[in-house]
Amino acid sequence: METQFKAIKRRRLFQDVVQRIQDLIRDERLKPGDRLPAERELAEQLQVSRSSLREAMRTLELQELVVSKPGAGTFVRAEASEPVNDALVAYLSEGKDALLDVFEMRHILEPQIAALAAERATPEDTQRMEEMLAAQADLISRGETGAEGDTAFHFAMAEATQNSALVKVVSAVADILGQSREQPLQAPGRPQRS
Amino acid sequence: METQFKAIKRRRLFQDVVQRIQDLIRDERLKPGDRLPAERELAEQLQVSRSSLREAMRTLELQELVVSKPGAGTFVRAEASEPVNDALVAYLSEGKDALLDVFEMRHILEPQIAALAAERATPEDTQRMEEMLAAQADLISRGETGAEGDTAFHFAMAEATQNSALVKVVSAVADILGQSREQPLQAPGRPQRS
DNA sequence: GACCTAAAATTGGTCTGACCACCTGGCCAA
DNA sequence: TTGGCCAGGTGGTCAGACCAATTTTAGGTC
Repeated sequence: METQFKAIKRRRLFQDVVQRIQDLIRDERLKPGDRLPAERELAEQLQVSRSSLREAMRTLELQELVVSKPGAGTFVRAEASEPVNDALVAYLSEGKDALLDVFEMRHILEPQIAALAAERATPEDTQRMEEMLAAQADLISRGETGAEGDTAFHFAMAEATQNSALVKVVSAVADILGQSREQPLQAPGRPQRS
Repeated sequence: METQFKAIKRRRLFQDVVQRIQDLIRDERLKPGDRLPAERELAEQLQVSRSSLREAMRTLELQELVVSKPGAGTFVRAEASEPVNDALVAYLSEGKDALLDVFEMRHILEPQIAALAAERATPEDTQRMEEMLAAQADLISRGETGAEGDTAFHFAMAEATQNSALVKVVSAVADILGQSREQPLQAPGRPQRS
């Protein structure tokens, strides 16, 4: 009765394999289009059975990280950094009033992000944002909507917070709103604010 | 000669199995909490090998439709939450300090969501949240961490805002933080706050 | 009968080895 | 050069086995 029951981490083997390969892809040691070693070979390299390796492959395939082709091999999918973002975008976009909701979420995040950014921004961040604002003002004075610049500015602010989660969400929000801008006309008079 | 000579659809066995079980769950012939037949039995019923069945199970599990427990069985999951949520969770979880960043994001969202929720909550929402708080306080007074309740409360608040985007993000954040809680021990003294 | 404990049965997790269908590339004959 | 053929590699599937966790059952005690 010494060790506290230890936080039993019920981890299945294939999950480790998934992690391992995910990391390889994320670290770009495996690039899009690359062919993975054959299942038999990879299984031996990782010291697991082919069964476990295949269950891992199903997972990776469902995550759209790889694709298996009978007789040919398993390949890293042709998309690296932003694919998941697409999923996020799609996810946040679905449903009724999604666009309004996303807009509202941005509205909620905006001031908080600004506060965090002000606190953490490096001099470079600050300068970059100031430049963007200036360019922005210039554009708007000429009658442009300044939508792209606005989006970029928000993104820059998010980056200045040095919070990866915020960057991801803001990036998705920006995509969604940017996308929507290309469709319907925007009511005039909205620029000039942020 | 532009005929597309058919786009051959290569269908793997386990995909049929996935489809089959998905349908059963969708048609409510399998309800949340139900236990699926044992793998060996189900494999025979469907006339496939256990390997194929298990690859199907991994897929269903990744879609959060079922959950397998060693020695016990495989069960239909309650609330077939959006599969895409998984992608969001994975996306927000990746990277260095992701956990801290996610935690911080929640911290940022929290007050704003509370404000919005207070503004829009229906009487039912309010009552539900009050009940949760009471139950929560009760638990904490007994020495529980109250982590699950806390998460549930945040989720309820997000729902009260009637903003689908916020619900999705909060849900993902809750998943990530909840997941992380299962790993390391939590330092005592942290409950009692929110 | 209620209750506790230990053996037995059940179940998911993993491994091994095999066979099939398909794709690729090289060889060879027309 | 062209087309067909064949061997080797690869993913897809199968069958059977063992392990570890869990549930169920059977005894035995009070």
